[in-house]
Amino acid sequence: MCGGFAIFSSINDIIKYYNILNCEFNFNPNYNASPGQNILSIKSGISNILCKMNWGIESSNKKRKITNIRSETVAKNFNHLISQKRCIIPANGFYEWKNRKPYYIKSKKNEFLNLGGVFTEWNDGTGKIFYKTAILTTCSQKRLYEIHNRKPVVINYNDINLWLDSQKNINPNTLVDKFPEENLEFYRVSAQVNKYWNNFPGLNEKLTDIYETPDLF
DNA sequence: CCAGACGTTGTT
DNA sequence: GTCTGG
DNA sequence: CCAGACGTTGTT
DNA sequence: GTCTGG
Repeated sequence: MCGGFAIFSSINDIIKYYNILNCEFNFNPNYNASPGQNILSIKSGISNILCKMNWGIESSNKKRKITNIRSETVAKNFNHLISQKRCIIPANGFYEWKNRKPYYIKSKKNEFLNLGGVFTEWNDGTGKIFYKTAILTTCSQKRLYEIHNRKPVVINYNDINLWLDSQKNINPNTLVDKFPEENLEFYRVSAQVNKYWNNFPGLNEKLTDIYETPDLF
């Protein structure tokens, strides 16, 4: 699954990489992006548009918000979203937990990870639009499976525009799960990431033996 | 019949 | 789509 | 995802 | 246990 990630590249790097025309808001590096927070997301428009979206889609039965949706069932359960409301959540890496021990998973080449998501939008009447988003998940392969059986969908760089183009009637399953796990590396990080208010450079750094004990608190 | 909802994850 | 509730 | 809370009553 | 908040 995906219950946390990091996005700390400069806004200029993000704009350049994702071909964003302009961005009118400030963005602080986030080493501990968690459900409920506003996160960066890209949707299609005249050009690609960078938005703030709140992580978690309201569920109709008023229980927990939906932070992840299985890519295997999204077409059945959220067809209106997967067919028209696809987005990309830029990440430098994401976290997975095994027995409440966090791991950081990133590109070996430090490429952006283009997390595949869907979103909802709501106009409050004053013209301001609020977005909510959920990250799609898929099966982990052999290596990542050792940590967790689910992982976020990562869209290949070359598929980004196709993924975002709601005019294109694509089968999303042809685009998900194409990013090879061989391009990823992962390692244990400090359990400080377990508390969402911990948010600082280094949170995603490899845990060495010296720092193993601090996990106890 | 129609209207409205429609998840996920984990389990030392 | 497909299921549930009314 | 994890951490932390976790009820009840009445009220124009 | 099960829910909420971040």
